[in-house]
Amino acid sequence: MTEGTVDVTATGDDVAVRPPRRRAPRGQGELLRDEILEATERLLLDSGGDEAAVSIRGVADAVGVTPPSIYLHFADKNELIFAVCEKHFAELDRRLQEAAAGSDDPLESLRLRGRAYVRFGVEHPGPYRILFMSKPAMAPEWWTHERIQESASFMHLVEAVQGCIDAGAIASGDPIRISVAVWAAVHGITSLLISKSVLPWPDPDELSSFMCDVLIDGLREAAAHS
Amino acid sequence: MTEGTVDVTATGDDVAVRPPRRRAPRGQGELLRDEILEATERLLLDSGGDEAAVSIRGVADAVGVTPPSIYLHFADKNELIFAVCEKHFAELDRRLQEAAAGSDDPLESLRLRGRAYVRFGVEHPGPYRILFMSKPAMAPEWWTHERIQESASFMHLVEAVQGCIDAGAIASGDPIRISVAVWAAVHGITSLLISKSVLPWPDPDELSSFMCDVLIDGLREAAAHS
DNA sequence: TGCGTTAAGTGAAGGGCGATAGGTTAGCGC
DNA sequence: GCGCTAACCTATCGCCCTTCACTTAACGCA
Repeated sequence: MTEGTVDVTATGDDVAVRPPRRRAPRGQGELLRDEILEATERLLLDSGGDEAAVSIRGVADAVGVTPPSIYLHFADKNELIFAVCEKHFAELDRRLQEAAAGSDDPLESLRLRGRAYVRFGVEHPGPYRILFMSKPAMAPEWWTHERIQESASFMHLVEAVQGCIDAGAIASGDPIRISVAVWAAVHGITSLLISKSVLPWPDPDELSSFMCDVLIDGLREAAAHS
Repeated sequence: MTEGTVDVTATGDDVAVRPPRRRAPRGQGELLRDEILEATERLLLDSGGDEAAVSIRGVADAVGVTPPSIYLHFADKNELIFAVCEKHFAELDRRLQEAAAGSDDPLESLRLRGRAYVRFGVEHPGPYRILFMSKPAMAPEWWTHERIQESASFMHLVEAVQGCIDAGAIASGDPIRISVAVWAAVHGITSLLISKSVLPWPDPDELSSFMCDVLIDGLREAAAHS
C-alpha cells in the first residue's frame, strides 16, 4: 500500500463514485465547475488538507464525470486546488475584520486580529498550507503580487497598524514593515502548529496572545533604527 | 508537458543516467547508501528544493542502479528525503552556535542567532521546507518529539534565552515559552520568504534584525501574564 | 416534426510515478 | 572450483496527470 498518505478514505463513502450525472443544459456548462469545486473542497477536507491525496480522478468520480471534463474548467490540478482555496482566503479576511471589530482600542483590536489569524490557520490547515506554505512554483500565474500584497487582508492589517501609530499606542515607523513583522510572527506560530502538530505545543490562543503582547510591548518602544 | 514543476533538468547532464556501476564488494553494501544520499542531495538542490521533482527513478539513474535497489536502504521515498535533510539539520545548529558565539552580550548573541536562522533557511530553502514546513504525515516515524524538542538546536535556544534572563536583560518567565515564541517569529519570516519568494520582501537580514529588536524590547518588559 | 450546429462530455492512451515479488549474479571463504 | 549469500535486477502492478480525437445530447429553426 502507498503509505505516507494517511488513508482517510474510510471517512465515508457518501462521496465516492456517484455514478450518473445528467448533462448540463446548453448554456450552463459552468454548472459543472461549481460541482467540481464543491467536490474538491469536500475531498480536500476529508484528506486532512493533503492536496496530494486529492486526485483529479477522485474529484471526477465524486462529481459523476470523467477526468477530462475537469480540464474544461481548470487548466491543471494546481489551478483547481488554488481555486478552492480562494474562498477561504476571502473568509480569512472576513474573520479577521470581524475579530478586529471586537474592540475599540487599537492595540486590543490588533491582538484580537492576531489571535483570529492563528485560530483560522489551525482550523483550516489544508487551505492555509496551500495558500501560505506552498512552493512558489506551485501557485498559478495570477497568484502573485497583487493577490497578497494588495489583498484586502494585508491592507486591513496595514490600516490597523497605522491606527495604532495614529493613536500613539506604538512608536511611529513604516507601517508596512511593521505589518510584515506582525504577519510573519503570527504566521510563524500558525505554520509550526500545522506542520509540527504532533509536538506538545501550548494552546494556540495562549501562544498568539503571548506573541502579540510581546510584539506590542516591543513596538511601543522606539524599536529604533531607520 | 507536466507543468508546475519548473523543469530545471537543464542545469547539467553531468548527473543524469550514469550508466554502469560495479557491484559493491561483499560486506560493503552500505556504500550504495552513501551514493544514493549524495545523488539525492544533488538532485534536490538542482530541483530548487522541490522534493516532488526528485524521483526514485531519477536517483537510481543518477547512481547507476535500478529503482528497487533504493529500497534496500530506505523504506520509502520520504525516509530518503528526510535522511538527506538530517545533515542540514545538524548544520543548522552548528551555524546558530557559531553565530551566537559572535558576541558576549546575551541579547546581541540572541539577535545574531535569529539572523543566522533566517539566513540559513533562505540559503537552504529545500531542506528547510522539508524539515520545518512539511505535512506531519510526511515525516517518518522517528522524526517526532525527541527529534526537535530535545534537539540540540532547540535546547541551545532555550539556554540562550535563559542566559538573557539570568543576565537580567529580559524579564523572567518560562524560558521554553519564550523560546517557542522566538522560534516561531524567525520561522515565520523564513517561511514567508521561502514560500512567497516572488513578493518584494525587505532584505532578510534587515527583517530578522527588526523582528529580534522588537521581540527583545518586548521581552524586556514584563510581558505580563502567567 | 425533423435536422443541423455546437456545447458538453467520453474513451483510449501516453508517459511518469512509487512500490513489490521473485529471480539472478558476483564476491568470497573454504 | 564450488556453494552460499549479499547485492542487485527484471518485470510488473496500480496509481497519477494530462491530451487528442471522438461522440452525444440540447436547442434554435424551418
